[in-house]
Amino acid sequence: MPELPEVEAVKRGLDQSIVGKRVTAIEVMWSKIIRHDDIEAFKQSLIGQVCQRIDRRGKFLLIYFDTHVLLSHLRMEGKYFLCDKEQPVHKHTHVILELDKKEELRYHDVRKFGRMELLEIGQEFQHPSFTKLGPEPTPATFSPHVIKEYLSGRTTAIKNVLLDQRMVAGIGNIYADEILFDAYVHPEMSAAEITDEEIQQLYYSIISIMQAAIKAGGSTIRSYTNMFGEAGHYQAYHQVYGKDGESCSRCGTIIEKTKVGGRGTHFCPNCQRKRGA
DNA sequence: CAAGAGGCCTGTTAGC
DNA sequence: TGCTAACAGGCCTCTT
Repeated sequence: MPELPEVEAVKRGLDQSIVGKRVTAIEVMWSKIIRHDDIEAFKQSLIGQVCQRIDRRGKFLLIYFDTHVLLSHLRMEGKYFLCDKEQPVHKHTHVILELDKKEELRYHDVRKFGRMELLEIGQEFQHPSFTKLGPEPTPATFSPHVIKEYLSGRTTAIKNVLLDQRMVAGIGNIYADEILFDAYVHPEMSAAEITDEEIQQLYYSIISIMQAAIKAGGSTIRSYTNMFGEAGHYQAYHQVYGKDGESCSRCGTIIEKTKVGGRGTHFCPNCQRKRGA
């Protein structure tokens, strides 16, 4: 399930494989992937344009063409593949961009959750997806102060805060669990209870885990691979996600699984305690 | 405004 | 074995 590190790996794959190439035709097999009512108008706006560069913001990909930018969110299982035209089309391929009449960029998405939207360049950061998006989890853009401000007045579980893209962009369910374990914070702790020391630790854990995961090419759980069919490697470093029933690497206690905000949540009941427990 | 629930999807797994 | 139900979950929309 692509979170920021996996989307960054996809971005790098697109950098290498489609920049400089011209869209010569478009095929849309599942129209709900495209967030426009008029699919024909979408196609006509994009056909003929050359890909100039790829960017990423949070979990969004921004694929820049001459006059427009294609905003792409992979959600759970979206993937891009570059193929020769002759290769058979997989049943879960929903959008095809033909490139220079010989190759195809194919968007593949088993669960059809992913979305694409075409915007005029310059409009992208006025888009509702971006106006409320929090900073990237890097030292240049993010700080403990951002966390402190965001926690103020909130009572929801700290895990829900990490998943809230308005505070910081790019964290999904896997990395939220890994960050909370790294920071010794219980996922159900109320935002209002978090101390300044815990804010510092959460900040450090967010930065370091996201950077380490990017460096490892993301995590491969079930199905994620990058454009070249390569798996990420960060799952080898997972301490709690998918480890329920196994021993904690720090203290040996059995990792538990529960639900927080409707999402599967893994934690060490000894290392991550609720206050007073 | 905050926060929770429902919907979108289908392959995999659990349970009878 | 073969069926159904639960589960996986990011984001948007609606409701409270």
